[in-house]
Amino acid sequence: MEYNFREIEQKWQQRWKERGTYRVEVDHSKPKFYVLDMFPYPSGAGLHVGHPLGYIASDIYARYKRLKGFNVLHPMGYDAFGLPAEQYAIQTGQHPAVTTEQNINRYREQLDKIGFSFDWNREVRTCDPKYYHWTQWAFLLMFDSYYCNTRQQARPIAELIAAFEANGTEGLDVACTEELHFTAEQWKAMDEKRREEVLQNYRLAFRADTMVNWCPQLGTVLANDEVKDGLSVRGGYPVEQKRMKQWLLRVTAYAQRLLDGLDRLEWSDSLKEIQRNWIGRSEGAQVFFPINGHEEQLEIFTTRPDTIFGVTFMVLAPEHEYVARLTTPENKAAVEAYLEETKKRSERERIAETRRVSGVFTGSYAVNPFNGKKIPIYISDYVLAGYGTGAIMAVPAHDSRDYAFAKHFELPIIPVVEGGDLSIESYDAKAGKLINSDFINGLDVKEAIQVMFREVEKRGLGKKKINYRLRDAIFSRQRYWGEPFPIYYKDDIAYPLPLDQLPLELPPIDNFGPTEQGEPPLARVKGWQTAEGYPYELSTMPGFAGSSAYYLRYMDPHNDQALVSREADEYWRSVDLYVGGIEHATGHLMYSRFWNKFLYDLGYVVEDEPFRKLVNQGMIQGRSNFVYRVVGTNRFVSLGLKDQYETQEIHVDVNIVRNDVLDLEAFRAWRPEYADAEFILEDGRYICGWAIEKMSKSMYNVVNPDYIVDNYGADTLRMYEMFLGPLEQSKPWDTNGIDGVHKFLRRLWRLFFDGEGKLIVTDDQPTPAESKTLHKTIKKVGEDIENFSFNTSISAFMICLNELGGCNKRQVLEPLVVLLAPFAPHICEELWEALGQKGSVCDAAFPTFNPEYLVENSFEYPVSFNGKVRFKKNLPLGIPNAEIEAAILADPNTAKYLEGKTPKKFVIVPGKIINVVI
RNA sequence: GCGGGCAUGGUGUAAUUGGUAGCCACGUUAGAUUUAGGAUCUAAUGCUGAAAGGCGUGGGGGUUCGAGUCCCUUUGCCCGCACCA
Repeated sequence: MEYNFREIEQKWQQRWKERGTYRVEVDHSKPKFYVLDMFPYPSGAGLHVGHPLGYIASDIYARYKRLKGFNVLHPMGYDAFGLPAEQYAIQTGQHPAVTTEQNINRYREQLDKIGFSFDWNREVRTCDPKYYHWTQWAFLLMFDSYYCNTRQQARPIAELIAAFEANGTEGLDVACTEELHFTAEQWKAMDEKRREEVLQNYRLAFRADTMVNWCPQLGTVLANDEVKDGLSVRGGYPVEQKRMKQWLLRVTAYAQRLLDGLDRLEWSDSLKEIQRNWIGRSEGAQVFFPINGHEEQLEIFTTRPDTIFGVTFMVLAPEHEYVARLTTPENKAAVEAYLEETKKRSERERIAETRRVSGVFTGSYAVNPFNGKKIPIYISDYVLAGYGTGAIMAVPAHDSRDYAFAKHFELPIIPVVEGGDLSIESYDAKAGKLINSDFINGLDVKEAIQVMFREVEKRGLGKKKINYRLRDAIFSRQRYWGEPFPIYYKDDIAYPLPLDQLPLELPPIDNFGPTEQGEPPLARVKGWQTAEGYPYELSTMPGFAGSSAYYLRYMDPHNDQALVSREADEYWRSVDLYVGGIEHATGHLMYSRFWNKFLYDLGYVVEDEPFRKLVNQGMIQGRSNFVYRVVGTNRFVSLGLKDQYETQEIHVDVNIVRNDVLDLEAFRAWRPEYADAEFILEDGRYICGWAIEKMSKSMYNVVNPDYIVDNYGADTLRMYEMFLGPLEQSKPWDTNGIDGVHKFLRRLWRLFFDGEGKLIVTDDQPTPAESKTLHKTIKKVGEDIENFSFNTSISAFMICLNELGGCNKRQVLEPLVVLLAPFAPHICEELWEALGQKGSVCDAAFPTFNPEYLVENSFEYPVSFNGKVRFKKNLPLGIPNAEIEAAILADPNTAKYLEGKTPKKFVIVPGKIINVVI
């Protein structure tokens, strides 16, 4: 009887479900291990073969850990709020809840076919009110907290209010939108509205008037990580900058901790680097420049205070608050024209026109506080309102952008660091001796920076300051399909809903677009207000809200008293292994860390970081196939002969091509226009061309995992996806080649059963060679799984089978089945049962490796010799290298032989050298 | 521009981490078996050459007894950030 994967897989998936094989509970008698996949957004297109890659890897690891005796938490759920379902709803009128439900069911069906060890009892859906109850809860907690820089943690806002009442802002070091100063008396004199405005300056979830990424086509604002190259990540629509009142999360309060935390994480260097980059810490000085004829001073941030004697002009961002104030009457027209012009340029145009020099003079002058020189103040859009203070001191000699600006406006360029040729370009390097710089002349740049930090503070001109590129996260979306804010308004003051009224459920709606007045869809809902008639917030939370703490919810998914119970959290703690795509580097992975640290500060979770180890699986690209139509005909010419004709390359569905050979009948049936296609064949076959492209419908290169499961089985799919190459590497899917692993499973099957399906496993003792093969495989596979090198472990299985030949001895096959079970669970369950074992192979113990079986009679040892014999690695047999070295040199013949020669290898029998190979 | 990564047969890849380059598969070729095969088994398969041999890890240089691996340089590709002061 042949290996019938369809029957076997169905049978075991059914049994796993009935027996609850993958259910897991807190069990203090076992060590825990938490393996998590980034939960999917259930899109309408269903899964393609690339999606399960990470799930398969994590499943193998989870199953392996279970064999190793761990209590493994391995849950799955759905990130179910989001733009695509809502866009679809706007187009079709179908409620997103309905399409989302359909998509989830489809995903579940596809996932089930692959045989994952998920505990589905713990499934979460972000759009479920029982789930988003806790998203709203966390938001209210943030609303009710501020960040104390002194203690480096979030604290209840009540403590801040108490401090205001006692001393005003005196002596406070807290995270805020802008530095405020007031006394206790002033605080007490404020009315409720004014007080709330002040508190918004400190709350961790707060409302502010801010520059946002506005996407008109989507009708909503977007976070920075949702915008790429001036286009929305979802949909690819243009995004513009706009000032709007929005909810934000004060992520910047955590910038330093988010940065420091990275050092303790087992994440790839590249991913950590992306996060460091995104946080963008830079050390510099805040310096105040007096302005001629004005009370105010101009605050700037610079990382190069050493170049302050080279300042020849100042530049403000067009949005800077001083712009109007500093513009003199005679320059007013020019400035206004410039502001108008920059406002019109979209983000996208600005990126495209990078380095186009433009700007305008305000007519005002600042004074260099170090030498009293008068310096003109300009406005230019090369200075960004969002970074630093939105104003800079320009040093054209040592900054390329300032240099370009100075050249364009014919402003003076004063060198203050030796080196470079200023007639060609600015000298930006942080190296050289200072010149033209008064008391820092002769110092090295690095020294000079430190001296200036001290000098700026000593003279009261400013202070040393750390600046971050990280921005506070814009937290509202003018959309329907998201978590409603548990916020209502009275007198335009935002009030939190009492916790016992959570969840605030999303009301039904039938028109999903914005209103005629441009308000969010929730404005259409009559009665979207509290019992007392106060209106609720109209926007909803962004996609990352629901995904920021879902890993905590899996620990205790049915708890209606808390996000997670203390008991569950103390047992499961944090995710030991997180597998997912690198595309979440600056979004989800940043917000989750922030969210977790916040909950940690307030004592709701016990771990400071959510994801201890993280593995990024590579993307699976498509491998497209082409046919070549002879231009103007319905004849198709095979790849090798196409150069003899004038042809047109046409994508052909990869599912009707096998090993690049086209299935002619299937092709004729594919599309009506090809029904009477003719073919010019080579060697009786039609060979298709191919290319690596993104996997997408339009390229006809999408391979559905269902198709692979139906034709080869889930076990083959699982193994082949791993065999394709290193997990973290991007690689194309190529169904050619899947026969290799499928053949492996069939050969394995035939070791157990004869043609009639009779078990042919014997109880004979294995030979030393067979034992050696087995233990070599146990060692290799164990190490490879630990290193996430699944492709090489599959090679190891194949080598094992090749070496075993037809060995069908129980003592070899039994451990092998357990070893293979994480990769191919269905067939291994079947074989395990056939061997007469009770229970699931999932509950077996990972076979123990016995090094004795690997001992050989002789070894070849690579050495180096330069007067002394040196072994390049540790030798087997437990003999110390030094002992063997001594033995070699003690042998007079060998020692003589070695003189003037360089041996490559020694062939050694334990205890005795028998040969030296030159 | 700054930062990170990659480059090995016709293809995907492997290399005990500085020690016989190409494991394991796919594909290809030949043979066996079969009514048939998208089945099974056997053998060959980096390039070149009849062979002996020579050449070979993007290019150039270096360190080393020895380099796919380390260093310098260069080319090409991928990713992240980007007028970030």
